[in-house]
Amino acid sequence: MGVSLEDIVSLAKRRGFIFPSSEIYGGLAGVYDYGPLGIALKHNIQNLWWNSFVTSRDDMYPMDAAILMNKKVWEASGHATGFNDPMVECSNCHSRLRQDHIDGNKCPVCGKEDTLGEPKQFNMMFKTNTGPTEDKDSISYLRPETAQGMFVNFKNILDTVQPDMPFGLAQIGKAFRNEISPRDFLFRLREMEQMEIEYFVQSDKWEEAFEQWRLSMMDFFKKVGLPENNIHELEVPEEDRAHYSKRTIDFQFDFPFKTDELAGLAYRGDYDLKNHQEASGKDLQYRPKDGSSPFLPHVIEPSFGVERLVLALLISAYSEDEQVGEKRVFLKLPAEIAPVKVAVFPLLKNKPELVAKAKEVYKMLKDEIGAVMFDDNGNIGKRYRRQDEIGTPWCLTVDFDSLEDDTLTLRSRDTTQQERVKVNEISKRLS
RNA sequence: GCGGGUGUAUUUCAGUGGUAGAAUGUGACCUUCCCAAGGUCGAGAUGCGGGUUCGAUUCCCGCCACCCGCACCA
Repeated sequence: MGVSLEDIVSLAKRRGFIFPSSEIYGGLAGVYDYGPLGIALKHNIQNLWWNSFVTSRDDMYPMDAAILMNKKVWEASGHATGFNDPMVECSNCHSRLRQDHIDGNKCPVCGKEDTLGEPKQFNMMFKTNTGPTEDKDSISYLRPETAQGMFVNFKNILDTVQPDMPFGLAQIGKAFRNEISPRDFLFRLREMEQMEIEYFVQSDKWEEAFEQWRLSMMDFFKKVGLPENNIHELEVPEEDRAHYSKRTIDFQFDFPFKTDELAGLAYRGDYDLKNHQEASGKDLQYRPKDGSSPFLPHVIEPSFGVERLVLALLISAYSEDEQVGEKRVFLKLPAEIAPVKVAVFPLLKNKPELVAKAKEVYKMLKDEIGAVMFDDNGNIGKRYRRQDEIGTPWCLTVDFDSLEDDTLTLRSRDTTQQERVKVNEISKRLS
């Protein structure tokens, strides 16, 4: 029996991973806040991504574009129109349909005539106003994707870092979509974070680059701790692809509620650069250093949703152990992304010498590792269970022998097995 | 956004037209020589706003949030 979404939501709340936004006022649909453990988990995922795709490569350039941009960006990209579909609703069958999909006054779902209401504007982009006046000219949008921030900086990057082809831009940042109906916890959100790459290639090299990125993405899923057999590559058929894309792969994950997109890999051609070149009147061509003809690069776009990764990880890590006694719930997170790497306890709370020694070890590890927790609450079993539930891979217990021979008990989250380790060998043992 | 359901403590749940209880978690103290032991004391809730009523957590209305379907997902 797999884990239910409710188990995850409840654990996330109870242990301080994820809270509904502004919960004391009743929350806000499609928006969630990260608590101490949640933000640690999220940062660890982001750092792993950043290290995998940016710092460990020499063809990647990081950047961070602002959320607010000139609205012409969205006119050129097609979002201003594509995100603005007039919709009508049938008063008979309650279907809601795009007006441009309807022919005449007949409802295409139930077939009744004259049941369609007045068209209503649906805009997926959040609007705001820049400057003190609120009029048409002051409208700005919260970006619905981070990608455009990279395309509109393409010229700046060419001019300042003179990259060799092929090269990529990478960015982690918030994006906002005014979803009609946010659903399924962190799956469909109105405010979310994306990790995106725009990888620029010569037009005849796109297939090769696409394949390399496909493999790199699979590698990343593995590294971050998602089981391979819960991830499925879906070749998006032509009729479902954006018209400019010759190929798109959705990486789908088996969520408890449905199997759906976790990340995407799209070939965008030169659609974006071409649009921005035309709309801005600026020359966005790449000029090869060997003096050959300038050209507009084509783009491969690997795109990850941070919250979907967080959710997929919590689901994958959630484990139950039915051994002796009560069932044990633990999060089998890879040590690299677990919010707490190691917890330190005195075996007994009322023995000052044990507590002092445990605090000493805690301080030492805190300096070295950082993600360390000290706990002397209740009894040793409770502390193990508590750490299990937040995914801490290791616990260290100071007992009376520790005072004599400077060894500690190292206990594993996954096996509950224990071994003795010397204090000065702990950090070696944990890495 | 539509239809249906739900909303009581951190969580999981009881319950009542006369201002609420459990389990669990949690804080303090005691106890405890390795897997949620035990004891004492403590903090902690009726989503928000109206209405009906002498009195509403309970009934009605609106809003908000969540769940299930539908639609949407560039």
